[in-house]
Amino acid sequence: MPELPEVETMRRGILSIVGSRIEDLRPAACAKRPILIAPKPTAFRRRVVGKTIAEVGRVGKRVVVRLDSADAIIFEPRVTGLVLLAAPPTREHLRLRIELSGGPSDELLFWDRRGLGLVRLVTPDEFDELYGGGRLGPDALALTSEALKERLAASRREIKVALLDQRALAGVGNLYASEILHLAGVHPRRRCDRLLRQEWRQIHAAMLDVLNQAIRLEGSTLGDGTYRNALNEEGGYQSHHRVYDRADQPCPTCRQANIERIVQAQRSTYFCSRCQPPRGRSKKGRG
DNA sequence: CCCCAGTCCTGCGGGC
DNA sequence: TGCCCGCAGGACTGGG
Repeated sequence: MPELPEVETMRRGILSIVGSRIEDLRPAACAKRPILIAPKPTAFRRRVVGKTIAEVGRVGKRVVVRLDSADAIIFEPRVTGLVLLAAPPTREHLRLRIELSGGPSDELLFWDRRGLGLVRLVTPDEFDELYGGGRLGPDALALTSEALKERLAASRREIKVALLDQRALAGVGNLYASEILHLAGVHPRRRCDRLLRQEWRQIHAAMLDVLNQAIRLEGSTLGDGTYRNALNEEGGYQSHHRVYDRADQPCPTCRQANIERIVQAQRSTYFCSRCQPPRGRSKKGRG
């Protein structure tokens, strides 16, 4: 479930390819659904071979590899995709191999067990079409508390659901949304338009805490073991999870109530009803 | 505008 | 033991 911390870890893990030259690009034939969205493989290959990698960035939950031609290769891992410099977890789910020269690594790989991920090549204009014009909100790490409140406070949506809206802010996914709200001490069903200024501050501070700490520990590798960094190593944040996938276990903060699981917008939410009271003032999240 | 259900995909685990 | 079903999740689409 690559979210902001996992995708940022992938980005940092492949920074050494900056300056390398693309020698070849080979899509694997294994995909039931093609991973290369656009353009078609032949044109894709023609436009990248011989180009030099100028920059490795991130937009929301996607890794952006910019070329000296001004085109960019966008890797969108979605649920199980990985961007790798080392041998992937399995051979059969390797989707794309990009051969490199002139740097420390000979190849950049895209691996995806479930195959919901995407790789596309875009011009600067196409990039803007995809992510500009309000289609993607500001990065969660680059958002002030005031801006977060401004973007969501008019909404009647529940705060947990709103945090997942990539048009409001980019990078938070299902796992970290539960973690953030638990640290903030805010109930996931609280309506955005009823949150107090102080609660927005708590949510914002918790968001930065959780995301930055998760980046430091290179993301969360869950029980299925799918998520890996660029060297195919596990992340370390999963042992710091406070509520996610911990239903019926004692809350690590109060140690009195058990973690509850509810469903919001067809996604699991985990929370502690003692540390995250459903109405009125919530406690300052600490722990 | 907002919300929800359905879709894509595969692997795993629960239940019978 | 073995099979089937349901679930997991990011982004998008279509309908209310």
